[in-house]
Amino acid sequence: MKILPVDPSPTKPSPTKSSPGKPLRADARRNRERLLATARELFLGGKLDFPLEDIARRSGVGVGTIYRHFETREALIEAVYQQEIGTLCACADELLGRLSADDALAAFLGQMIDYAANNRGLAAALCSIPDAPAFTAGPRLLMEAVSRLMRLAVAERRLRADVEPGTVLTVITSLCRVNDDPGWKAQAHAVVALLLDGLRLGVARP
Amino acid sequence: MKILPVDPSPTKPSPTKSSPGKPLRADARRNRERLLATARELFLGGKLDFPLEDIARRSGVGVGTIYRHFETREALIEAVYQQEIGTLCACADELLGRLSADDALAAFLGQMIDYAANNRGLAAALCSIPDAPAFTAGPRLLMEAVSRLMRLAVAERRLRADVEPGTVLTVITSLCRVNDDPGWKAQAHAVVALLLDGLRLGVARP
Amino acid sequence: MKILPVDPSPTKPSPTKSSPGKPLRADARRNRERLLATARELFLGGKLDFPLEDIARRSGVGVGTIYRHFETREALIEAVYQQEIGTLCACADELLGRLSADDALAAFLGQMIDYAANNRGLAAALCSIPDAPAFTAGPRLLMEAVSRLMRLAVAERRLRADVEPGTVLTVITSLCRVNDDPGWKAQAHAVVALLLDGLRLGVARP
Amino acid sequence: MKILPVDPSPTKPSPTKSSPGKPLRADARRNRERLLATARELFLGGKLDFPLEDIARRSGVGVGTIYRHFETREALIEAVYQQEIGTLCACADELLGRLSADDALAAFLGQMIDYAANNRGLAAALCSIPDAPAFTAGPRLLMEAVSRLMRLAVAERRLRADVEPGTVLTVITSLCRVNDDPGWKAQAHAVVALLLDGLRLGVARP
DNA sequence: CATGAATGAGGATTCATTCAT
DNA sequence: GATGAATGAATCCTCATTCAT
Repeated sequence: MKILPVDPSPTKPSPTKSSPGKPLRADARRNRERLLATARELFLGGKLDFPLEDIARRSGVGVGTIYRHFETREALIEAVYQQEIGTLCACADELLGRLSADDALAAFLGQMIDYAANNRGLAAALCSIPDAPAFTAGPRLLMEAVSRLMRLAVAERRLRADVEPGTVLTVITSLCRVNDDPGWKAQAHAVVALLLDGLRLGVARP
Repeated sequence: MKILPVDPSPTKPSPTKSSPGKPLRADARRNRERLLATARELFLGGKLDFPLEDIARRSGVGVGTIYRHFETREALIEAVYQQEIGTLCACADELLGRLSADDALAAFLGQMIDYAANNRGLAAALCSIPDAPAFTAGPRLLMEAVSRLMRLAVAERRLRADVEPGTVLTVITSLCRVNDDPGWKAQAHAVVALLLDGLRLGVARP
Repeated sequence: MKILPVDPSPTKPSPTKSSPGKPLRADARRNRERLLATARELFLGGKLDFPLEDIARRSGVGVGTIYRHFETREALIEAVYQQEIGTLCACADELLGRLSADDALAAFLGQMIDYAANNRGLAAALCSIPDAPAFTAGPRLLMEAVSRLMRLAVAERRLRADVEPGTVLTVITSLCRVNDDPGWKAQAHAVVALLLDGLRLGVARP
Repeated sequence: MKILPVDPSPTKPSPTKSSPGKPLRADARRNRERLLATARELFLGGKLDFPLEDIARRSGVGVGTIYRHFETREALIEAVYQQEIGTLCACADELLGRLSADDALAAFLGQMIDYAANNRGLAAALCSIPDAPAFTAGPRLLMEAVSRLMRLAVAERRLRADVEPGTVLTVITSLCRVNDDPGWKAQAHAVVALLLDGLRLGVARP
């Protein structure tokens, strides 16, 4: 997931797949990036099951090239997934830098919603590859971000202490799978508001 | 969706597909029911894309029979879907008969969770067929049930009046798609509790 | 083949299939006739491969009924075929009654063309079931009609004696398979004229 | 169509399908040619509706390979068709080089018959795919050849001027569809003779 | 006799994946 | 490294035919 709509210009060498290898030849690197971009684009529509050959053609490479970069179809999907989650989480720190912890939390959750709203199909699509072990890294990242925000907000006495981050994250990620529907964005923000009402509830009480 | 795990004993002639036709021959009817049951069973695992041939074999019929009863694969899925939703919604009235409106709401939402917990894959699977026009009947039923419960609870001054039923339903149905995870059931109930905290919040205020 | 466009009112009990049986119950007979009519109608479009179920439904009967009347799909097609050929040949005599033999021949050939033009698809379709032994009765009938006409015309010194009826019939039946094309009818009549030019040629010579 | 029985030795890179692409890899090219050859062979029997799998197996390739080379079954058939027609027409010029125009015409028509006789099923089969727009190129070629021959023969005062090439071509191509029958070849040549009698008729007249 | 449900073989088609070039 | 041809399993779907009702 990524907060801002579509920003297909990654500055880093896409740390996803080729774990150990040398830093890829220039053209190889370019191909890899193109494939990711193409896949992302296609997934935006909400479907994941594109013939690899389509992805290859639209990237201007042969199918073989996909396999050189991604052991399997899943691996490609996962790479897109990681990239999106990464971008999304990256902004948690920035938010903490300029807001109180609870507002940062609210903002962060709001951004997740916005992301999902702006990348409808993609978010939904990515969510639909549930528990393949490979995909756990993504959720973990999210969990860490939300946990940190909540911990700080509790420390600042802005939040009930008796609610687990997992509960909150569950709501949000679940929401993001259902983002097919005109009124979704508003509805989802309403949910977040309601949720925060609940979260701040105990705090307000004497 | 159905509240209690698996109750494959339909009393009525399965009003799903053969809209106008005569009341199906005995064997035909049995086959149809078997197909639905088999499909339900398979879907429990969370996947919907079984070879129709599997469904047929496990039902002890030929593929052709599926096509006779369900014009398309979607139609079969939808039939299962309708059946489940129907059973689930049926209990809303019963709850209202013995609980205050807000507790009935809480119970109803809780039952949805329990259902999804007991039928893991099925709930998730069914939820993932989003907006095909044919599937709108199901969501509508749910929406009506939740709306009614909330309206009554508001009338009884047990609930904030400024929250739309759609918001609540969105949370619950979204939740039900993510029910893959050991701790899910507890987590989901926690979400419902948190949600109700938020919903009753305003009522306490003068 | 049938000379006049569409005349679905056969007076005789359709002598095609039920060789020995008693004269069919009234409803059974009606069903049989309906099936033939429906098939004929469908074949008009030029295709023969309709699901028997379609033919049944459009005739208002069940598939089983087709099988009661026609042992196999081929048998049904053949029945239509025979019926058409029969009707077409029936008029040879009538022509001889009022024309000289060579003009009767010309008229007969012309009528075959007209028939094929008026029943485009049907003629082409029927022709495309070539040599199944069952279908030989039809061609034989045609051959006899043409032979007789030519024999008489030769006897009347209106036709060369050195051309076999088979040669003429070959031209005409071949023509009838290609009747897909706007200008076909005119073209086919031109062929017949040219053919007759050739046939009468020798006669003119001293 | 091809004049001499079976001559599966194409000198040119089979210009049929891959319109613009690069000149096919060696193995790909070989497969393509094999598929055409196999199809041709099978079609000789007069049927066109072979399981693609058969064609593939007999060519020693997988089904997928057919789909790579021919988008659809029709495309494969058409490719065979074009190849045959091409070979047949190629000899019209040669005939004109050594015969008077009317004899060249007679020879050309005779060769069509011979071709059809030697490739029974194939000719008939190919003829039975009538008007699909893709197939118009073939007939056009034939028409041009016949037109040219007739035009020249008329110019040489060897042929009536009032007969359209289309009429002649109609006879011949129609004939070629019915070439199932022991005596066909003789019969067909008789037709051609009769036809030419008619065609030369007017010329003899003062 | 008629009906229409069930069967199941038959054939089409797609695509992930491998591998020769 | 890249390419794209080949493979073939996996599925879908259709329909002639049989047979219980």
